[in-house]
Amino acid sequence: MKVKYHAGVKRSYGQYCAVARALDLVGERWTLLIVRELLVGPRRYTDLLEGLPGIGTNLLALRLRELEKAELVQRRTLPPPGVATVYELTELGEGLREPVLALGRRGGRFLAERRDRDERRPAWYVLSMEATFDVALAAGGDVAYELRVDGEVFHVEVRDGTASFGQSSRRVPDVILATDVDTFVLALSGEVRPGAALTSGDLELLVGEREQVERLFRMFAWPRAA
Amino acid sequence: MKVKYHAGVKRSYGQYCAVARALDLVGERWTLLIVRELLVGPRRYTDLLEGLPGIGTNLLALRLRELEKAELVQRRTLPPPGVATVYELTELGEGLREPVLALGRRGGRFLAERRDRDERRPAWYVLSMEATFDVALAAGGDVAYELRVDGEVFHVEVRDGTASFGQSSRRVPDVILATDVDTFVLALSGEVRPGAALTSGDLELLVGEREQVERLFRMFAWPRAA
DNA sequence: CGGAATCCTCTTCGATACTG
DNA sequence: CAGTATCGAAGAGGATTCCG
Repeated sequence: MKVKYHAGVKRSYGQYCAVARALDLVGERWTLLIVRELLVGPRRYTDLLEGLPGIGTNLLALRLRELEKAELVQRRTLPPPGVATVYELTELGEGLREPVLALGRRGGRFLAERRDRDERRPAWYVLSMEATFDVALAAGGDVAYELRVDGEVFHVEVRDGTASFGQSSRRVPDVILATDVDTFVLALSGEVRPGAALTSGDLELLVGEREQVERLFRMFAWPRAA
Repeated sequence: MKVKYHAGVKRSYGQYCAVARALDLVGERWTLLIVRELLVGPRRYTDLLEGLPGIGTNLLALRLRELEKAELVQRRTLPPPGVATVYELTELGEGLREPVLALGRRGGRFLAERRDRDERRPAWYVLSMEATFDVALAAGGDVAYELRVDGEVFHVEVRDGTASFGQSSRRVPDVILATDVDTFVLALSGEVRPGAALTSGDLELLVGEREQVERLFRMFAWPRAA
């Protein structure tokens, strides 16, 4: 006698193990990538669709419901003006930052293989900066950066040997940098030197010194494959 | 028209993002749990089946092939006596240790909810010890432990503020401890005090001092939920 | 236009049976 | 012991439609 799976009974590994339990919640297809998007900041439904090329709208809706039920994500209605519903991580969901960054640190080893069809989104590389931040190179600095990549704006503050990231910022930036996603990737991966990109115009320095830009890309450089 | 399962190009998220790339390789169902098993030590095919209750044998075989192709896992044929093929992590696969442990650290929050049907395996909790190791409590110590849990043997060496784990060891243990998986879990989670378990006989101290046992379970205690 | 629900097809999973 | 083969069930992907 087969028991029919009715909607709502979630599949589980059925193991009393912390790793398996975590994967029960976030191990399904797309789920950790949704979390990745939300680690950069709150997002509207259509922002998520945009940031997750290939996901079906039905699947996104389903995953968001599951994440809400697991209390990893909550939806919030922004007050007017600009009324909108956004999804954001709960405190519990924030706890996934370290695992996701750790996964990204390893995954970087596989980015050497470029594939032409691959999508790129500025936010992914801002998150990579968080993963590859090199504390040793940040010592003594105190700089607020504003990055404008393909029109999207991000703020990075390096201070007291720590880096903080966000899309809004109270602080007036010391450095404002504008570029496109291609140049951004090449500068982080070390394939293009920031100085050269500034000269060619691929990187535009609106506020600040060239030297601060070079320092930025040194602090957040992707580790070179061996 | 039916096509054998070679023809299918592997599904990919198609994103030039380190997290997505990592999930292309290890994001499918069961894959990270296979890695979890191998993080404790090399395993034979049937060991893996045993340690992954619920996996289908076809799926295990398929996943191992994928992991081999991705060069995260390799198979090795042990020399006689005891001829057998084992699977083990490559150096690249070893790189998944941090992400898996990080996931487990978070997943621990969800273990408060006990479910009766959940399987338990000693190795999972030895891996949890690696995830929850508290450096501050290990300072100054130099102790080699042998843990025998439901007949499986593990070695833990705490030295110079670091802990190393394995199933074989060159060093003669200072402490030998035997128990069953239930007691092991309860002692790690803090629900049973090691002293009480020693008294009741659930925990057997074959070599060493009671005080070393209490120290062990303090160093590797699961963080208490808030 | 944002935020989904529905329908349909295709792929993957899970369980069992079978083999060198 | 170490896997293949098979097949029904569940999940994913895509297009379309619906609602406020």
